[in-house]
Amino acid sequence: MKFSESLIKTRREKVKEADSINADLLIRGSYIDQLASGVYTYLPLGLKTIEKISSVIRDEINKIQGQEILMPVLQPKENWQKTGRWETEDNLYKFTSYYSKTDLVLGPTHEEVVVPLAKKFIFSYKDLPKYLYQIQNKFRDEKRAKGGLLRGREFIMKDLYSFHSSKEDLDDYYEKASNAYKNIFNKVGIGSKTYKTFASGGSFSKYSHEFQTESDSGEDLIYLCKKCKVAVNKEIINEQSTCPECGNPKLTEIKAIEVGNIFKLMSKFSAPFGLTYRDRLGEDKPILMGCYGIGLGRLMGAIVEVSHDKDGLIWPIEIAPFKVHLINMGDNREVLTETKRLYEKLMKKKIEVIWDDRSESNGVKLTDADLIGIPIRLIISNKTLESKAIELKERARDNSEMIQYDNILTRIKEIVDVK
RNA sequence: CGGGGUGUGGCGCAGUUGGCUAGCGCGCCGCGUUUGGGACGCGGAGGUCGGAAGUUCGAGUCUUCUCACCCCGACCA
Repeated sequence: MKFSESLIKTRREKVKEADSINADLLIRGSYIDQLASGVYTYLPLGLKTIEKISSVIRDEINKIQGQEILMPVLQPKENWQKTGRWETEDNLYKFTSYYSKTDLVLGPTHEEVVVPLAKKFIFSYKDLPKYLYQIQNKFRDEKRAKGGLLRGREFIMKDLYSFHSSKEDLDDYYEKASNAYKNIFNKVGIGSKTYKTFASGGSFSKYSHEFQTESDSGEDLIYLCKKCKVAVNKEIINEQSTCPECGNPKLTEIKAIEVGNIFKLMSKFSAPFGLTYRDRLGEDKPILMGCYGIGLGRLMGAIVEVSHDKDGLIWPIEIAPFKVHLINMGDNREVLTETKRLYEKLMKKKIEVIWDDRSESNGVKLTDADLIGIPIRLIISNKTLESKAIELKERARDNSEMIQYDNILTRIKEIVDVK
């Protein structure tokens, strides 16, 4: 991608509406644009990043046998009445069809869709277990949107629903999902600051678990056991005031962002819809369910909160919109020729590269590169031409290195693979 | 949903006690000079002041209503 052809216009000044680091940096870097309170457009850079995150999530969920589907955003009122949430949920976007006068909900979650769906496909113990997930926009009429991507009214979410014939099977899968979540958060670069956290489990199971990423912009207070790297949400700290793993009574209070949540639903949603299966003896038994959510935009925001410096974003290589940010310094013929040659070489090798081919001053290009936060910066200038080398600097490091032309691909691959 | 704040070219802002063609910086367009950390000169374009109603000889400045955004709380992936 050439910078000059992209939809990137960085901003110099702080964004007035931005109430958080992620909102400020993502807007200034042309990753997102705010349309309304808590409602954002993903621009090319932002969408690429979201797609990288999606891909990490898909890989891990597919590994635990998740099957991807795509359910409707429009959901009929009747299903929500059946579970009682038409009345109890206060952040549903409800509206009435102009023509048919039918009442509808913009989906904030999909139990009301996936359970009736499962009824059409799951009849027998032979059909179980099943794991269905989707990545889709959700809508919640939040009283107050805040924190940039951390709490929106429309947001992208991965929601996985599991269906089981027994509590043991559900328990087993719940652990698998928990491990998949750990892998996901490791891969997107926030593993070391993300803690499995015991949270309220509602009426059907004692606890649910959240994955909480330590950050001052977090809305949640959690109590962390530094030995086990496990935490307890403030909402249950009275009933669980020691580390659930080792009993350690010395927990540290930290602020955190909830990037994921896993929940044993048991028969909470299967019951109202009469979702059952026939067992070996010919008896009808309730199907037990789990649900497992990750907000992708929130995750992206959390990554920014964790990984940035005063100059801008610092993307972990796995989810960066590009691997390489190529800059020609100056635009004399030799520099341009050599930069173009390198650009094409990288493209040919399928290394995702953005070339800042603008005739901006060097200062502007360097500052923008820092802001946008691509992991590997390559520079070609008169200086580098003299030594027949390319300057390589990693966004996350302070020092740069000079790489001979023939070694550049190898060096890039080293950096990409190590991470 | 309660309390508070802010709306002025694309972005960030200034605009005295109401007063004449609404300013500034950045960005944008043209020409030229520049190029290792947000270059410079010259010349341009662009706003009717969130919206509506009102007070007044006169409103960006005052009043009322309204919309939007932001903050603080209570609730939540």
